[in-house]
Amino acid sequence: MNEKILRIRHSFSHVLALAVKRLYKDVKLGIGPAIDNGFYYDFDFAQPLKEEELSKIEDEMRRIINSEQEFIGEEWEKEKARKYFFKLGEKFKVELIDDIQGDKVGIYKNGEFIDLCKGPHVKNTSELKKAAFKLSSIAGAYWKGSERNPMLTRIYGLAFENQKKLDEYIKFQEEAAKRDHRVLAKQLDLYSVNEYVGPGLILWHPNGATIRLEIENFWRERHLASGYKFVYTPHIGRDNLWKTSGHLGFYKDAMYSPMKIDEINYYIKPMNCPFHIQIYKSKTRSYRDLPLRWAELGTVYRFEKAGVLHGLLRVRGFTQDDAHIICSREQVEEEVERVLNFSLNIWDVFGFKDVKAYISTKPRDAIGDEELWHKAEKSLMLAVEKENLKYEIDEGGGAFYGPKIDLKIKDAIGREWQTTTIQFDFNMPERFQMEYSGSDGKLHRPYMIHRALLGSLERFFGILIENFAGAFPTWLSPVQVYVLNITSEQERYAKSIYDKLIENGIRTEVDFSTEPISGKIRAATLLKPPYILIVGKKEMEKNLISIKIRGNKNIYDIDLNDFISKIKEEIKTRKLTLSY
RNA sequence: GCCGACGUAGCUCAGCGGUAGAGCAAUCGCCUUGUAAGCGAUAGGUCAUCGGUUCGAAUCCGAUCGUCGGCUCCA
Repeated sequence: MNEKILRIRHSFSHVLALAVKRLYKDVKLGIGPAIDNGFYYDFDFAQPLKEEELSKIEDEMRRIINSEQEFIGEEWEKEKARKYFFKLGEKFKVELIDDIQGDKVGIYKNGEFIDLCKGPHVKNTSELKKAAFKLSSIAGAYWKGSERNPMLTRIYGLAFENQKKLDEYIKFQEEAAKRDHRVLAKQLDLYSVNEYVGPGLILWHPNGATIRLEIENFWRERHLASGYKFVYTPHIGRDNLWKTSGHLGFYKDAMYSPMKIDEINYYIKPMNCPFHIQIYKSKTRSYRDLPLRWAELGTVYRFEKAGVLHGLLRVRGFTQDDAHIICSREQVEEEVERVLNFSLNIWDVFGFKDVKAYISTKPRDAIGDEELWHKAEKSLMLAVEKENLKYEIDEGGGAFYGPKIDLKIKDAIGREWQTTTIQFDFNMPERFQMEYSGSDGKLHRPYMIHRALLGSLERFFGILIENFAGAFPTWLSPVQVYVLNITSEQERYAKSIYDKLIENGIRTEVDFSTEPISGKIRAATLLKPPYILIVGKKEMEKNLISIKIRGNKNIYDIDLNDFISKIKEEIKTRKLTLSY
């Protein structure tokens, strides 16, 4: 965000605060910063605010802007500011002042409104006249972002330099809404969630399952080629396992209630790690066995709070493309580098070229000694640099049990998604006393790296739907070819084409209905298959086909065998673009 | 979990105190068609659930469940 728009947005938030102050006498103020698409301000209302009241507030904001108020920045003695806001009963402002270091605080005035603020602002509200804004929504937001604090009412506004930019933004949002995986899932019959089954639990319909199967096949193929081995583990485990792993201590809130069998509590797994570790511990391991790379499409269940569920992106039951790499100290760097490289190769196949890394380092309340962390962090940095990835470092942002790399990928319309995570775990090897005999004849504790590349199949599927806007590359398309006959005279011919495609392993549907061809094309097109084959009298006489290619290009008089060999090649090589 | 909005046919939505509606989809006819919607008919609903107010509730009120936009959290 550049300085100019920052000033504009931040000034809007003060105008909003003043408008609300004028309209609601006993309201108290939280904070009101500029954000990526505009601004917000947090309020403590005596009465709940209704959405329909926003237009009234907008009107008042326009009046304020048109009255050409000057923004005046001042520095006050902290004590003076404290007294001023205390007298007004602005308890949140007082709290902020108390948090500020030093003995001076920034103050901005516009009209009768005085706010604690560092700025920057425009010089005069008249500068906001040519800018465009719109109050967009009301939301609850915890004071200082903590669940333990009271919830304030946040009013969000969109704000841009001019109307054109605001319109562009709104248009972009509409474009994004069209790609919404929850909407496309209905249209393309991909998956559903169902009140009977339960919120956050995904039913994969045949079309969605087809895509998942293709992803899984690809995933397995690549893992085998990268030196991984596969394991399968149960869905539930006894309480002692989760006690040792520590999950019953720090993760219990996210776990489903136990079921009692023979007086022992069994828990549904929220993670796969403890099971993989038990496989490791099933025999004595030698340094010669390392590194071990064990992967599993492990289905886990986590009790996510009701308010956070979101389509495929946040669910309660999901399948992680999980793997654990267990290696020696000497192998750490190479293993991290391998995982990162492997991950980037996978993203490439799905067409995600713009990848950014985020490295999180040791937090204050970490376990594991300094040397362990240092070695791990260094290996993460080296790997990222070797791959020439753009990266940011989140200092102290790691989990208590180890540092990590997260990858974010950019989709077709520029949105970022968090996917791959590569995490060191110093906790589990310790808790489960994992060991191997080294060449020195002594027992050593291995390093354990936990990683998920796609994240979860559910979330990844959601990202894929939005990225391709439902128009999947051929290898992933649930229906790769739609065959349409123009009149019933070509029914047998169309059937013979359908049969041949099916024999060749191409996912094909055929529509024999006697609707006009334009109607059949429309119906088929809505399902977004890469290819629609159309056969009428002319094609049948010549024993050829016509093809309508997704994106609306038509080609005529094609030999079916040529088409089949081309599409098979396209599928086999997992091409992202269509062959014609 | 918290704040706000919303739940009417498979889907998209109208109706908002006085006997449940439309379009699409489905089914059955007719039509035999040349690149994004041919015509007609039929069927489909305890208006999320439970309770209250009322002579009368899809409509007003309350609770519960679910969905959506945020907050917190997160693969």
